[in-house]
Amino acid sequence: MSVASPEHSRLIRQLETAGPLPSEDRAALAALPLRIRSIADGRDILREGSRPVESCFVIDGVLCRYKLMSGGRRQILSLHYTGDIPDLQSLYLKTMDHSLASVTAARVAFIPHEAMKALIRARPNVADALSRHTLVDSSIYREWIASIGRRTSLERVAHVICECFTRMRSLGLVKQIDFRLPLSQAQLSDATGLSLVHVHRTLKELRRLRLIRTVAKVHSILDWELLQETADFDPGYLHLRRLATP
Amino acid sequence: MSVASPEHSRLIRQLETAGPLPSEDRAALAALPLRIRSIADGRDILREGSRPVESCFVIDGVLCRYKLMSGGRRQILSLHYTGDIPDLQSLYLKTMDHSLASVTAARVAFIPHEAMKALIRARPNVADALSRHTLVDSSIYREWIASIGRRTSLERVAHVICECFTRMRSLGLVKQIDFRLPLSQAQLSDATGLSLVHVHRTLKELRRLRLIRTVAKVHSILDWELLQETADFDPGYLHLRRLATP
DNA sequence: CGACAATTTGATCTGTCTCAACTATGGTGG
DNA sequence: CCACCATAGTTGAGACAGATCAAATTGTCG
Repeated sequence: MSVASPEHSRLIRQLETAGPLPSEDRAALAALPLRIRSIADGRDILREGSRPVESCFVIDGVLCRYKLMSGGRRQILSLHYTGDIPDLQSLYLKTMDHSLASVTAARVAFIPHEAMKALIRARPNVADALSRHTLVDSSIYREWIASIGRRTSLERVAHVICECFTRMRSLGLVKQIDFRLPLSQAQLSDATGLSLVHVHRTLKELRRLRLIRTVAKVHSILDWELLQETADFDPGYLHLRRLATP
Repeated sequence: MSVASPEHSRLIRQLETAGPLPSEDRAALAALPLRIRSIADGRDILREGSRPVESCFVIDGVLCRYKLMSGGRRQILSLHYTGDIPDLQSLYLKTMDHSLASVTAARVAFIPHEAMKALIRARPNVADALSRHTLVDSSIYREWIASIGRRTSLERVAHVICECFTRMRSLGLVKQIDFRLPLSQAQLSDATGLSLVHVHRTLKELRRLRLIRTVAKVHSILDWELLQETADFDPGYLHLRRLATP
């Protein structure tokens, strides 16, 4: 009986979102060779156009996918927390169509594509769990498209806060009391498709409405029910197994 | 040696985007039980909240995923053409977090989840091809997020036209001459996150710029190079094998 | 302390939305 | 066969959400 390292455990926990895996599958995951890297905040991990030979998952911290567009415009495409596998796609699509970067300081584990492929062939349950993970990722993309396409700035900013809080809480990373939004206003603007200035004003409005409170850049949620309502937030799209109540 | 039906062929062709499959895999696909349905335009196929027991793929016509939001707002999340498998996700995520509908009149083939699961377990190459397909789907979501988040209305509308044309052309469904955009202005507005009125004005502007021409609702592309430039369109994100030149 | 990054604020501008018609177009039933 | 109706497209006027520009303030870290 091998015991999984703390790093492997983050991955295993992620893949068990839909239900526990048999011990042989857990053992196979625990045996995965990892290259672990610590990364400062705001650093690129993979660039658009590159051709990675490893996949990675998040041990600690927050990552984001983003695209750089003509005229220096930038759009954040997704946020990734402990256990997420943000570039599984490089296994099947050789060239990166976007970049991957750290939002906060982070630790990331890299797994050679060969090892991932072998695992997928050998362990169908793990393959299923990876498929499920990819599909939840897609579901979050859909919600972001809807959010950016049709929600007002107030709803959009509130929605990102709700999503971030819900995901971090489901990982046991926050209590409601001390929730710290890991995004700067500039990052929030790139995630919501708004201008930096307008994000600031929107946060101010959320404060005025007594939905959030901000002390020294640490945002706390003052009224979780009303914040969700304001954001038009329904956590169904996250497909979380257990939705802990705060 | 069994010969695949025309319907099965659409699926097989899709899964061979990245390269041909061994004949045993093709045979397994050709043996898949299909329930085929003809659907008029603008009909719902699956609704948010439902729990499908089949997956489906497009034989002919165009489908879309969409979400209905508070206040009657609607956002189209993706478009699907011949060979696409728009609800593979229902295999792994029980409850639909969005709806699926026809954009044009369409024919759709339904495959029981059981048959899909058995196929994935039995045929690793097919499983890989399905994974790849799902990941291309994700890649398109990313481009839409970037488009809706950061592009101007002119770029956005032009971008949808470019994407639609490129995808239909790669399927051999159009020649440049007679390209007919399969979306009404209302659908275009739901896909781009713009208002109907503004989409109309944007199309007018594209016409004024001599990028497209519209005769009896049929849009032709007048200047493909300049249209792509205007749209900030780079087809890389579609991960198409062969990019036919018009 | 100095310097750089992040936040804050004010003023102004504009892209896009909303509202409210009107006009083709095509299909349907009397 | 035509009158009618629904659907899709067209147009104008005015309002407003959010962008842009410019500058000040605060925080942070070597």
